[in-house]
Amino acid sequence: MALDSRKKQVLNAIVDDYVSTYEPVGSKSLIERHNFTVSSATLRNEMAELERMGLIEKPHTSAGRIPSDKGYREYVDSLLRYDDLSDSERNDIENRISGSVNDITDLIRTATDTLSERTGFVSLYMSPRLHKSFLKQLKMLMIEPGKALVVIVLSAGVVRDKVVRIPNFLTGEQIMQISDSVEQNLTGKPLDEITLVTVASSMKAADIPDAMMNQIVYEAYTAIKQADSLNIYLEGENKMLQLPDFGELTKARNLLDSLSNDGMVAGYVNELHPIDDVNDDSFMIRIGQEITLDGLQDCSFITTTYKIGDDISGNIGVIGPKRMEYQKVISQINFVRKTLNDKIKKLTE
Amino acid sequence: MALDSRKKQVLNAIVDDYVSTYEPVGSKSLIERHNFTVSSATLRNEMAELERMGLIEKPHTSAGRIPSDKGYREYVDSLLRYDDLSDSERNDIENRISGSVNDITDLIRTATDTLSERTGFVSLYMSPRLHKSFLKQLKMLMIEPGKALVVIVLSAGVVRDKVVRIPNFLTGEQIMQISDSVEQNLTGKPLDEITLVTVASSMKAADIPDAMMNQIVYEAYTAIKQADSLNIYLEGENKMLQLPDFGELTKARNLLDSLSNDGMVAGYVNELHPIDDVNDDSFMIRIGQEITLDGLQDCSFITTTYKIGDDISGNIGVIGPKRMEYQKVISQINFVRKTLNDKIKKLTE
DNA sequence: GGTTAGCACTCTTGTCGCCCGAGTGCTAAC
DNA sequence: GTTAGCACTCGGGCGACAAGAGTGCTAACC
Repeated sequence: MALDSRKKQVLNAIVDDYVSTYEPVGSKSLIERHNFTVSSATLRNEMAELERMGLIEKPHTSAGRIPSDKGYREYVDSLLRYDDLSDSERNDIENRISGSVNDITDLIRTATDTLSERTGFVSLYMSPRLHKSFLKQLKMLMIEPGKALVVIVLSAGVVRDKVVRIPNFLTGEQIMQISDSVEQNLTGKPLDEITLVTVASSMKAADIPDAMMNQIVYEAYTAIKQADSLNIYLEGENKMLQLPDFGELTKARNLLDSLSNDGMVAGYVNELHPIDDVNDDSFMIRIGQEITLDGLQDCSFITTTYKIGDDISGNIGVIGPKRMEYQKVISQINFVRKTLNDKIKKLTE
Repeated sequence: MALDSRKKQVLNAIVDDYVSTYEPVGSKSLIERHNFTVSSATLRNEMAELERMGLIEKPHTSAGRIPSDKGYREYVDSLLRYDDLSDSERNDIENRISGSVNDITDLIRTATDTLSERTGFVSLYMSPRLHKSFLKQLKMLMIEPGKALVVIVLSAGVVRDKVVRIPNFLTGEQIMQISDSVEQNLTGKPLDEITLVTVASSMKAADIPDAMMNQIVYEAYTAIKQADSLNIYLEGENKMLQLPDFGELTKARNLLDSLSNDGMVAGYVNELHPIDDVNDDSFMIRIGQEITLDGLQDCSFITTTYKIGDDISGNIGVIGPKRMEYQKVISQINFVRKTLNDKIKKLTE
């Protein structure tokens, strides 16, 4: 299992060549492209060994080798992750993200778009996990008889709203009154401590029949909970069609079909980042068969975490072909994450 | 130019066959599939004539004929548009759309999704053109110093909001005061009569320095105007990859690239429906080269109008391959539109 | 004059055989 | 342990060939 340094070198060279040429790499071309001090025959022996170890494989008998998923894994694990970007790259990213300054969601989306643009792959963000954020304001506005708008302002400046149904006979006055009492009692509470019961008890002030009250409680509750629902945003799906990796129509279809199932992808990314630790800045990398999500076995997931304040985090990352320049992509994500965190900090203080 | 009835019959038969088989249709197979009372040789003569008229063409010398764009056009124009759907189809559509009952936007989106699902093509809706709708409510909520949420309720129950920047020192009280005065003065006004000037004059009540005031006026104004911006929603892009029409990768790419340019498509659809007549229930059909939108020349656009109340309308429709069952698709759109209009009516009264 | 049978012609599609080149594994020598 | 050499394998490209579908045209028919 332990790779001696030459095997490592050979593996890395194979991955590098394959990534840049998309052609199985043979012993001879390996010699030509890299300064190996040994002959192609020796490399052939090494390659046979690497194949026996399951790190590379042949598409057919008389072809060169391509990395297996395990090979990519070995390669990726041996990377120095945080390659420096050039100044111009940094500037580009920073300028791009600085462009949108209003809303925190805009900011995250812009960062994600930047990522897709710069890598040429699909990028994604997960909406921030807000269960630890606390309620700052809650207003209910009467829109018309039977309908109200619930506006929720959370810590860190996240704003959500929802149109809800209310009993027909309620007046704007009464709604305001209810809304005020809820706000007064729930402000400062983290979302995950807000339950149907706490909402109900926060409302008991008004003099409205119980049955009606229950409806309002329920609507307000769902409006609040909806603010914490998990959303994913994907950008750049079409770009993947430009890649030779998805040059076969069936593969392209497969990929786009799988990606169009937002919910599944969101669930998977969520699983990848289970620990709710805002300061965890590790990268999650899943390659090919490692991905337990139907139809994306020709891809790699690379995701990491952004944060809002001290309690709230979400994820951002890239879905690309297995055959990607991992070092570069990781560096990009890393710098985008850093820039994004900075901008969020500036925006929320 | 005038087609005698047999030529018409031949053309229709060719289109029908080509649509269902995606193969150039020859004189012999035409005889086999349809009850022509003449021989294949006669049909060959007719077909030669149709080709001379530019209605059909040959991919190459020894192949059958396929309809040209002009041929499709002739075919479509001769259709009895509103084919009845089967009861089960109607029920399916109605149930699907009845499922979403809360928000008017949800309703329209569901109708659009239904359209894509049932046709297997891309469906779209344009957000309602709201310039004739009038302001029912406008509230500004202080979120934190320097930031407010503008909530706008329009006639027909459309709700929009936007986070805006405000001068830092303004208090919640002052914001409320401003918001109330604006609301009082602008309520009942159609959006297209609201200008920077009317907003400004509606606000003069409060005692705030002019320079500050200008900022608020501007922000409120853009929030209002943004409510009227033209949006498009596309659904089912990936489904197009299942069609043989886009079986070549370059075509598939082209299509998806073009469709991903939302703004262009929105602009085009908007051009197709220039007259702001809510009761106009005509269909706009654009086929192949008729489409003046880069990269969609293998497609057909079929769009029509839905309405909200007496003044507000938007568009809904389908983008599919030229080679589609026009009669069926048009019928589907027609019934979806009808169902949607009904549901909207119920929701808004 | 419109219609039809017949026929020569065209062009695509699929298949088969062939060769070339790149790459491999193995052996024997260094 | 390394290397040169060699026989072997396999995919891709190319041309030849046959089959099949369709056409246009001509000459005969009603």
